[in-house]
Amino acid sequence: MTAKQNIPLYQMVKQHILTLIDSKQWQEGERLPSENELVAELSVSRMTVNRALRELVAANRVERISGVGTFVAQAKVQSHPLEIQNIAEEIHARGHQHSCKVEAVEQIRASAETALSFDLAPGSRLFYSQIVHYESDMAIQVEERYVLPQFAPDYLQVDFNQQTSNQYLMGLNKQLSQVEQVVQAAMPSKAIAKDLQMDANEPCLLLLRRTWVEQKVVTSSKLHHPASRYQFGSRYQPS
Amino acid sequence: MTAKQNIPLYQMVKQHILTLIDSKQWQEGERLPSENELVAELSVSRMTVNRALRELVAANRVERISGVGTFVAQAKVQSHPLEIQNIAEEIHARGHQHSCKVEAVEQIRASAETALSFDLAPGSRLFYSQIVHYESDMAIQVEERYVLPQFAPDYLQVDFNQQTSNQYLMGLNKQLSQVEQVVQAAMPSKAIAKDLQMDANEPCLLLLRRTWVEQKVVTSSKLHHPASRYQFGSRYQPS
DNA sequence: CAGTGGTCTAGACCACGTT
DNA sequence: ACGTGGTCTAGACCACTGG
Repeated sequence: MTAKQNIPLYQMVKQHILTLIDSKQWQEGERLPSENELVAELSVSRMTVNRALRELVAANRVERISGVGTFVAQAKVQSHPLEIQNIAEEIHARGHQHSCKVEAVEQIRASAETALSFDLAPGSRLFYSQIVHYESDMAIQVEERYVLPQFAPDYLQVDFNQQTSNQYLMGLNKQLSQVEQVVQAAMPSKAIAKDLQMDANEPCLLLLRRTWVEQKVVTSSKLHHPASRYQFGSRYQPS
Repeated sequence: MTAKQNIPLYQMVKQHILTLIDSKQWQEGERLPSENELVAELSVSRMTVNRALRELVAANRVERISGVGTFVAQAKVQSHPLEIQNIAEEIHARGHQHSCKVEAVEQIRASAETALSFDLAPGSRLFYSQIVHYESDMAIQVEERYVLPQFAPDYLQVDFNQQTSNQYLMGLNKQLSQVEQVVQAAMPSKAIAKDLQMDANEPCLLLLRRTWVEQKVVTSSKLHHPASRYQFGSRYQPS
């Protein structure tokens, strides 16, 4: 475990273990090496191995039993209900036509609120896009997205009529360390209400999503949906 | 920080900090003492303080900026729809007091809409309960629930001040075959707005949940939350 | 520059389950 | 008795921020 960049050691330990699990070299339910064995094998301290394993427990990839050992967790029971991929696919899956209108793609300076969500200083440079999505000519989502420039340097040159911003960002194939999703209800601003052709007194359903690489927030988006035309749903079989 | 039971030190550090946040002695956005200050103050090692603070970040209670400091996070009640079993536990987990007011527990005849959601004939007999839940005296949820009588014959006799309706229904230990959850935004009716002490023009965040046994819908609930005091959220590590 | 958080180490003691 | 994970310490070096 000596190949070092700026990546923390415990991250590398996690990656190492995940690689072995994902490649099936360590099967479901199988016992992992003990902390002390990993210490010897990877030449790191036990605290570092311990942290890596604790985070893998939190991520539901391994289970630990005190006095017994560490085991590969059962594969995903249920995918996250709010695992919204990209709006275009979703619309096509319903057999409808997707189209969109790009209202802005530009470099901006972070407002106080935006800066806070990125843990950056106000005034920092960010990329910003605002796109309205239509399902068979009915406005269904306004997508506001902020992107850290070093995460996607060519963001401003992308043609978002060819692919959605989400598709483009996923295509970069960077390893996200964390995803946060929040669902809220709120009254729309006048501009949003107009974009979505909403009735007066109709609320919005909001999905706020942030993604991290390492310790840094790399994207932050706010998806506005008209309450009368959109909802989040899931249906599944409980275990 | 010497009062020890079998409780880990980092847990006590977390509790200590949460107590000060919840009692408003440390306000939202306010800066916490640095790690070194906490080390001196609580007589524990820095690794222990660090672990406590890292877990508070994961729990969304504080935010940290490297080179700057640690700050009390904005408080917004938040939960993950899939994980919610009962509202009382959720509130207790946040260290707050749960109370409720039972507004109705009765047998009713299904309206056209309710009948549809159960796939029954309009006018069928169903049990119905309406309960307002409070988090530290702040109204946070109106729970409307319809129950198929043969699923829970004694539903009308349960004391919902003793246990949540959800707790009671789970306690029946029937094997659910399916669960459906839908999230919507909507303006509240006047009655709901009054129960939740909501401002005019404030929308509701709705969670609709239906459960099945075999091929039959056995419960259908509608949970109303004030948009300004409640949101659904999740933060996780993608693997 | 001094202060902050982020990480890492090499020890240590403990409670627990298995042998 | 032994190995396991769970916790804790007292140091240390680093990158970053602020004045």
